[in-house]
Amino acid sequence: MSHHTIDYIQRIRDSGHRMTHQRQIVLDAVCSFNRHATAAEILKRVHEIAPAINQATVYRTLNFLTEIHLLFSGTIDGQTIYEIATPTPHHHLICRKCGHIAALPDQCFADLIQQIKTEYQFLPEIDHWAITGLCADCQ
Amino acid sequence: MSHHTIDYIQRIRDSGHRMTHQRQIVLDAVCSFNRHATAAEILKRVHEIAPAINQATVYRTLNFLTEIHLLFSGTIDGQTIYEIATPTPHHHLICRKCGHIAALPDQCFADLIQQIKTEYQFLPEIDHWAITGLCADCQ
DNA sequence: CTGCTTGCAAACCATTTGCATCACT
DNA sequence: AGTGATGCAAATGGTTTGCAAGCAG
Repeated sequence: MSHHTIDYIQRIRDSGHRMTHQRQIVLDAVCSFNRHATAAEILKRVHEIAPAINQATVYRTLNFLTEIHLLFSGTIDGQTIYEIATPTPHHHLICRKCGHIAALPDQCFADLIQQIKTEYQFLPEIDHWAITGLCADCQ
Repeated sequence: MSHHTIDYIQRIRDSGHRMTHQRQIVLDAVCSFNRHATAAEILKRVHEIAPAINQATVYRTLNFLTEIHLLFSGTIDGQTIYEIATPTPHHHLICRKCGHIAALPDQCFADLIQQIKTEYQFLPEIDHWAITGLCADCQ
């Protein structure tokens, strides 16, 4: 498990909400992927761990955890994905053949962002991008 | 209308399919936006033009036109969007406040793509990106 | 105790599908 | 005339919601 339980409990309480078994298990499930995961994947993982948790609760919890910024939520190929929020944004290179995922540091976008700012007077908000393509092994 | 009807009829016939009123109207509707549009937006526009066209037909037609590459289809914020396919890819800057959309030439990504290729041995396929943020007027 | 959370089941809503009919080539 | 396309209505599937019961603080 890649998160420190106590921090998250505090974050939830500080936001004026309660810590519950269900929220703990959903958090554990999200972290267990060590990558972003779709709602369906998380739902499946949760049910493997605790079949009694209702699916409505999982959806509600994912929305809730995203609202208080414990999770980051984005969109890839029409699917909503979730992952543990990190202090600095990072992005992903996803191989469309083998599914391999690599991280891409935020800094790679610095020049592009600068160009968009100066040439287009547009302030881009690039929080989490997934770039699909072919990894080294699959080209 | 930004497309030349005759070309599209030929493209549809060449692909071994038939040209119909419905397909013409869906194409017109997609073009009428002069930008990408969601299935829901296109459906609404089609029904303004020709209320008799069934929604199943619109969905089927959008999928069909995408399959024969007359339309480009992508994903923005969990919604499938469509637009007329263009020979060279282009991208969009979308203001999250006023909704204004500006085009971003493919060439802006050249350096980023090069860096990803050389540093990560990853071959990105950047077909159509929507970058959200704030336009000059809304900052 | 208080009211936030959950489980349950039903509702929702965009999209898809089966089938009979229609109409393009 | 033949078969691909359409209209219709029902099915589908992921997600959301209303409500009563449960439990954290």
